[in-house]
Amino acid sequence: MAEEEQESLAEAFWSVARQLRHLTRETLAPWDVTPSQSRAMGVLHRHGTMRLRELAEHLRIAPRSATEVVDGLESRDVVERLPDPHDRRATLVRLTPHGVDVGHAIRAARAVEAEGYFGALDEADRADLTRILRTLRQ
Amino acid sequence: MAEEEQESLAEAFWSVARQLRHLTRETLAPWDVTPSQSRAMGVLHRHGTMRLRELAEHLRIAPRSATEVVDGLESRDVVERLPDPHDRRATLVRLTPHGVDVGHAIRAARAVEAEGYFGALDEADRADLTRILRTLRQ
DNA sequence: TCTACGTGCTGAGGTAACCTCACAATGAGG
DNA sequence: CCTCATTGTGAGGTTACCTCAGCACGTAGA
Repeated sequence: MAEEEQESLAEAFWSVARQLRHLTRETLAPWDVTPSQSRAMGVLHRHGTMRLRELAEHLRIAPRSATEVVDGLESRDVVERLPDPHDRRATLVRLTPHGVDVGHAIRAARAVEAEGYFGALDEADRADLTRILRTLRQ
Repeated sequence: MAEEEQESLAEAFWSVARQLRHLTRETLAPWDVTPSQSRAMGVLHRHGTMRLRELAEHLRIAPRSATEVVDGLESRDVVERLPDPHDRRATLVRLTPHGVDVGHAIRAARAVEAEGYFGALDEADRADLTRILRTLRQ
């Protein structure tokens, strides 16, 4: 593989990631939620109430960082902490009813956003991209 | 397009970008250069000496942010600022001889890194990914 | 030629999203 | 019961951005 090719592959990746980040930030602005908070909400939506540590694993970030994300969401009344009945060290994180609503609204908005952004691709390319990204992620 | 699909497309993107960032940081560690500094070096390598503002445009960041990147590179003797002979407001940024050497070494290391990371993909997938990312970037 | 306006860079100050390290509270195994 | 592992978080740091204000300088028009 040529050196130049690699450079631009990684480069292109950054470029797209940056655009996506800006776009997402804009889309989320009405709810005063940051992209990483939104990611956490998505995990909680898809997998349900879980320990802070589990959330960190899903997000692939350090547990300490998950604490911060949850702090932010809790201050917006989107999630709540509750003690784990089986382990007094642990804290469960759960979407509040309000958080569930906000989550729905956000997912709808992000679908529109994504439609606009990934709309530049045809079906086949989208499928390829999804598959390739999953391969890379492992 | 299904809502879920979008979610995972953007999600997968973040995930891969994060991995790539960690990998890059590690690869660059021996030279004490950050990923964004390395990006700037790449632009200077490919396009030659240019104004700070142009560099910012290539990197798609605010001019003020480019100042910071250049500060970092200058303190490592990798680039140097010189006055633009045609416009006394402007500053040109140029790779130093040492910077050129470091650039070569970094590109070699990143080629190995990329080989390892993108090696999970076959030729066709790599080509598709490159093309798709370029489409998205515009 | 003087004025008005635009451009190029940078100081000041801020934010998001991470990180490590240390520690207290708690659980689990021998 | 004693040791060791685990959970969450305070403290403090880093990277990579941003905006806003301001000075130095260029430019086009009266």
